[in-house]
Amino acid sequence: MPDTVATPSRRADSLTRDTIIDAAIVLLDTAGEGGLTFRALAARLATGAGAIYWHVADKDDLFTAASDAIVVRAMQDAPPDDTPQAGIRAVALAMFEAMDAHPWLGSALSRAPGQLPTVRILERLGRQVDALGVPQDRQWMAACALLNYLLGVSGQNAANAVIARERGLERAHFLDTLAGAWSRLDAQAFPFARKVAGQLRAHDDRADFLAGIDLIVHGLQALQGGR
Amino acid sequence: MPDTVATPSRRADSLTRDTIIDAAIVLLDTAGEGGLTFRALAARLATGAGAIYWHVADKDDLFTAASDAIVVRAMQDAPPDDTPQAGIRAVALAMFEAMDAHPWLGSALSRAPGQLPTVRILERLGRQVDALGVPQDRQWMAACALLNYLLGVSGQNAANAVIARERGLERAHFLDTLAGAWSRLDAQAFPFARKVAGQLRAHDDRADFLAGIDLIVHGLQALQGGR
DNA sequence: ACCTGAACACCGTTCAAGT
DNA sequence: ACCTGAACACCGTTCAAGT
Repeated sequence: MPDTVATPSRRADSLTRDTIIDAAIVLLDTAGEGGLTFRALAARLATGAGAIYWHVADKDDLFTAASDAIVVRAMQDAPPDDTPQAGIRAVALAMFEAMDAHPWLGSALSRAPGQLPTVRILERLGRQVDALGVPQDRQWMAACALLNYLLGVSGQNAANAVIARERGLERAHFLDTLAGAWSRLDAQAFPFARKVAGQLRAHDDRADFLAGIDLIVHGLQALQGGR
Repeated sequence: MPDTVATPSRRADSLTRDTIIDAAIVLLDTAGEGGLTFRALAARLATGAGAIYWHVADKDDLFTAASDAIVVRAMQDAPPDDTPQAGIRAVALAMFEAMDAHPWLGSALSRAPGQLPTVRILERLGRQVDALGVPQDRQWMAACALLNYLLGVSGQNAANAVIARERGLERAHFLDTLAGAWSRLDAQAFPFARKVAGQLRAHDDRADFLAGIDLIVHGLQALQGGR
C-alpha cells in the first residue's frame, strides 16, 4: 500500500458555532475569565479575529453560549428524580460540580439572568418543587429561592477559586490567609467573624452547600398542600 | 465689610481616598459598571489618571472600597435587632434596597469574597443566627446560607436592572419580553418555565426575596438547641 | 509627598477587501 | 457565504518628570 492517506481526514471543518464555543470553554478553563479574548480565540482556531463574529453576535453571546453548553451537560448528569428532595439535591449538586470545574460559570450565569442557561436550571428545580406539593401560587417563589441560593453559593466559591488562581495560591492557603485576616479583625465590631474564622478555614464547601439546600427544602415542605 | 472672602473656603482638598471613592460611586450609579474608568474618574476629579493610583491600589481596590462604603451605610440603616427573625429580615432588606439603588453592588460583592464588605453582612447575620439558638457548630453554615441566598438574589435582580438599562428598556418592559420568550419555549422541554412565565411578569422582587429569607429562617428554627 | 500626562500593552468590534 | 486582518476607539497601569 502506498502511503497516500487513505481517508483524506479533511480538516475541512470550516468554522462552526460549536467549534468556537468549545474553544471558548477550553480557553476559559485554562486561562480564566480574562483569558477569553477574540484574539486568543482566533489564534487557537487558526483564523482571524473578525471571522468569529460571523457565528457569534458578540462576547456576551459567546459567554452565555459557553455557559449553556456546560449547563446542558450538568443537567444530563443529574440523575432523574427519585424523590423530589433527592431530585433537588441532584440538580444542585450537579451545578455545584459544574461551577467547581468551571469557575467562570458563576459569573457568566449571573450576567445573563432569565436566559436559557438559568431557565434550564429553574425548569428542573420547578418540577421538583411541584412534585414536592408546593401550592401553585408559591412555586415561582420556591424555585427562584432555590436557584438564587444555588447561584449565590457557587458565585462565591467560584470567586474564591478565581482569586486564589490569580494570586497563584492553593485554595486552602488562600482560605488560610483569609481566616487569619478575620481573626485579626476588631473584637468589638466583629465577634462573630472572629468566632467562625476557624470554620472558614476548615469548612467543606460541598457539605455546607447541601446543608443550605436542605434548609430551604425543609422550609418548602412546610408549605405543602396548605394555603 | 470688604468683599474679601472671610474664610477663604479653600478648595484645597488635595485628592483623598474618600473623595475618590465617592466620585467612583457617583460614576457607577450614573453610568453603570462600565462607566467606572480611571480616565472618567480623573476628569470628574479634575486630575490626572495616574494620580488616583497614589490613593488606590488598582481598580479592584476601588471597586470593593466603593462597595464597602455602601454596605456600611446599609448596615447602619438596618434597625437594631428586635427578634432575631426580624433582625435577619432587616439586614436582608437593607441589602436588598442597597443593591436596588446601586445595581453594580451585587457583582462587586461577589467579586470580593471574604473581604470587608461581605464580612460586615455576615457579622450581622451571624449574630442573629446565634440569637436564634442555632447550635455553635452550625452557625457558620447557617450564616453563610443566608448570605449566599442574599447575594444570589440581589445579583440576579441587579443583572436584570443592568441589562434593562443597557437596552434602554423599563424594567417592567424587559421582564415582559422575557416572559414572552419563556412562554414560547418548547412545551415538552419547558413545561414549568412556561407555566410560571406569567408570574415572572407579575412578581414582586422584594416580597419573593423576603419569602425566601423566611424559608431559610424557618429551616434554621428547626435546628434550635438540638444536637 | 503628591500630582501630571504621555506611553505601553492590551481590549471588543467593525469593515473594506478578499475567496 | 464565509473569512482576513488592519483600523478605530477604547481600556488599566506605569513611570519619568514635575511641584
